[in-house]
Amino acid sequence: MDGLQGSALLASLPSSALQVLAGQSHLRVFESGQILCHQFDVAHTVWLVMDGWLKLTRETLDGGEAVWDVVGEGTIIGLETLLSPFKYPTRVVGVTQGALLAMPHGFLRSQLEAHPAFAVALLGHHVKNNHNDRLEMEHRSHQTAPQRIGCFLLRFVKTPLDGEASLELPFDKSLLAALLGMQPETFSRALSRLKDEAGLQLHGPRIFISDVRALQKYVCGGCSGIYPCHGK
Amino acid sequence: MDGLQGSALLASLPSSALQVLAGQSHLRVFESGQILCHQFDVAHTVWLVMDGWLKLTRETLDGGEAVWDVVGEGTIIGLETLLSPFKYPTRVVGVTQGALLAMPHGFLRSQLEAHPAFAVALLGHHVKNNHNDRLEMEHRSHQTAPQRIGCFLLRFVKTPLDGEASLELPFDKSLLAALLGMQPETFSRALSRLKDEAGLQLHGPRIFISDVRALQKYVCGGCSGIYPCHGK
DNA sequence: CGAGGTGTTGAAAGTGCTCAAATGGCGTGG
DNA sequence: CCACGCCATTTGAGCACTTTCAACACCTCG
Repeated sequence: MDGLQGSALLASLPSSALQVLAGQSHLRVFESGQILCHQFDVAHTVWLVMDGWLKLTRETLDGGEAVWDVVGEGTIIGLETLLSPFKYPTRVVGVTQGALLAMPHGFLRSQLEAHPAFAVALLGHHVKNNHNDRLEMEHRSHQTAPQRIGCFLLRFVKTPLDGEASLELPFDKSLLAALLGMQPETFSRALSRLKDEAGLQLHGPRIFISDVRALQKYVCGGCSGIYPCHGK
Repeated sequence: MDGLQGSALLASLPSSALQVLAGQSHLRVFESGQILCHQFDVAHTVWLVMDGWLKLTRETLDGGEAVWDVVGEGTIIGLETLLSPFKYPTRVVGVTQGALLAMPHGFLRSQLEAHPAFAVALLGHHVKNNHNDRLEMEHRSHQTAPQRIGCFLLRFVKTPLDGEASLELPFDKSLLAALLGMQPETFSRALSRLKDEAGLQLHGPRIFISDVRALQKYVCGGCSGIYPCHGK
């Protein structure tokens, strides 16, 4: 029940429904590298990430792997499986160890019909996702690699307008590179260019931003979003 | 009323509601180049495109224009404005002349709460959009320019599995280039490379594909979608 | 200490972009 | 009917960025 309340989406359900949902859900622990489901698997649960990170990937015809997303605590995975064709669109793989709450499909689907507010909340969630995807697409064509990395970093800064900030990358740089649509080598070079040109300090996965505004200025020049442009 | 029935989304409304909706809607004609709304305008209607083409664009901070989408007959514009913050996320501009049906905001919003099936239909629509956006994003990093153009052409072929097909680009090549995230010059060169390598014949905006399967093979190698990968 | 995974660096090639100029279609006005 | 100008498109040349392939450094773990 504790975790359920934290989710803005589930908050649109009446608390009686939340109670039932909590009773029918169960915790599932996952390890780094563990495959939680395959692309096209029929879903029987929807997952709320409680801890750790997971990657959502697709296999390409030539055997490669395309990273569609990397998600962490608070994210709900598999909402689209509530609707036809009820299948996971991606493989889901742990990239750290962690835990998620498996919520039963059937109950959520019944709530979708029963409570318009729930459906509307989900709709709003997907509308926002759509918007962010479009923004991301714009970024891919208008931003350079260092800018894309900087944009990602800015989304991790908690107190956006402060002069300085520090953060720690929660997963591998090579995975991050794939998420941002670039090669690991490009990522490495772009990050060090960002260091030189926007005043960053790098210590492995730990990054210190000495001037958030300067970074923002470096990053957001050709972008149509309002900083911080990816609202959550 | 005629146009309303054609839309799968609106079909989820009971016919009584459709009747009311039809009564409250009105036709609006637009010209090429005409600006129908600005980014961040508060919306009072949602539009169903009856005829012609429109582009959805965002202004970038440096004064440039980012094309988010180009849409034609049957597309509904501004669904996201049914939810907070009730504003168009893009400017909407005619790229041909045409007409659209302006449907009142208030009524649609009331239906959203009244008919779960309507909300669920919208949800499904956005889920599909999300999926297509992800696919498009994957394309941007895994496909070359000629492949991206080929992929776009394949989506225009009506009878996908035939040996040959012909089609006509419904709007400017330079706009198409922007939609696909490339420069007009790159588009031009990429298209002529596609001509050479995948057996196309070009006559201005008219394109003849002599072997759809060959084109498909040329295009879809590194992609994770199932052809035709952008389901509508 | 050695092995494997992760990240960095170097050099060369590929791809798309920028700037600039040429081509071609089309409508207007002579 | 032809000349002109406008616009979209194409073509050319050089450049910037990203990728690729390869080698190396670093760290952790056995």
